[in-house]
Amino acid sequence: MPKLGMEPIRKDALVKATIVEIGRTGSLDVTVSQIAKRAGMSSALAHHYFGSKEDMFLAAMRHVLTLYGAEVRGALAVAEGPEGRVRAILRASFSPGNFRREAVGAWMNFWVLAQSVPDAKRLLAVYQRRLRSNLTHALRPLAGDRAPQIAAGLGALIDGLYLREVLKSGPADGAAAVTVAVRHFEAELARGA
Amino acid sequence: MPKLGMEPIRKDALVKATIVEIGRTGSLDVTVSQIAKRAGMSSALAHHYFGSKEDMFLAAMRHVLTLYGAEVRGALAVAEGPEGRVRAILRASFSPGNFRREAVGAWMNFWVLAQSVPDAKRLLAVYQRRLRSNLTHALRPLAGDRAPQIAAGLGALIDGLYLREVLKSGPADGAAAVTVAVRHFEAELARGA
DNA sequence: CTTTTTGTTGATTGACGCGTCAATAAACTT
DNA sequence: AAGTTTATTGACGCGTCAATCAACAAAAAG
Repeated sequence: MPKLGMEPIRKDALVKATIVEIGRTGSLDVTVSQIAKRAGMSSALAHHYFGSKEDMFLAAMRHVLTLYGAEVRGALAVAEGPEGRVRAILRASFSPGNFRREAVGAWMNFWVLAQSVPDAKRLLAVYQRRLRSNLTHALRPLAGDRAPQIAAGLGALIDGLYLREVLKSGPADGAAAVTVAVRHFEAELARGA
Repeated sequence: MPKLGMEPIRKDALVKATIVEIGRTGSLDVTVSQIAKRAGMSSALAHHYFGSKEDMFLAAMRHVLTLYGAEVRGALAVAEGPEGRVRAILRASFSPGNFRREAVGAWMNFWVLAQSVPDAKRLLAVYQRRLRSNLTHALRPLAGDRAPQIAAGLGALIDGLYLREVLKSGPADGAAAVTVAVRHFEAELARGA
């Protein structure tokens, strides 16, 4: 009983299932069948909508990066003052929407994927550029010429905190991560003043 | 013409070949045959010395973590004063011995492995504890009660800088990474004083 | 009412990789 | 000299998985 207009629904379900499965197993060694099953369809249908497994991975990457970007943009929109903008970026980075076990696990695996798949590398590079740009702009009025270097440190720190989250057990603690990042930010600020 | 006492030589060659292959392909999807070939032997022999592929991975992990630990210990031995000790840890972390493309690529893949292999997770946890402990002790005379928190930040920053290295192209630039890390350290110090 | 488009799956294929085994041979032991 | 231990490999079984295909069903188009 084929209902029409299934394509977007199916694709969306597959993308989400891909993230869940990668996050759940903590590895890219997930079979198309596993993903398709979780998305409630046959593996053949998954291949019908996405040409290949790699395409599914890339679509899943775009999804998490899009979510992240949206969250940051939303937080920036309501932030007040330069310092508020930096804090907004940090809070958005560790918000429950992004900083969930499955998403973090998937994100790290995408980073690995970037080593062998140029398109994946490109996607991550875009994310990284945007983050650095956002941070640098927000920091400029506070730190002047040192903004780019502070932004580089903060960006690396954010990624490092993500990385370390996967070794922990229990639910993700975004608040603790924000605290560490804000500490660093304040320390750099205090020195500049 | 079997020469006796081959075991340690073969095992060592396999461990190194494992790291090279993982670093080269940027993924854990390396076949035992690839590793064995690079180590100059048949895949059957690799299975003879290591029971399984997973054992090879774990041995390779122990190797990089041992190298790292040795480098840090050596640097600490000749460091002078608390501040010198912190700087020594940072410099050792990004020394050419550890901070090479292949080693960094392998290291990140081991992090992924830790998600699904408890033994791998245990190894990384040990590394992390030791790093934190080293940093905290060195920081204690400089920052007092805030030492643990600063150590947490520095540790995450180090991992983040490793992570970001894999997206770059060209040879690894340890000096730049050290600069960023030392910046962070000095900023925290300056605030405390 | 036929044709085309869209949705869907079970079955199949072709490739690939881990781990095992039997066989060979040199070196030590007694 | 006979027996044991260590080193070494080619061949291969067994399982797994990505991707394809043939076939069927229902809606839309003509």
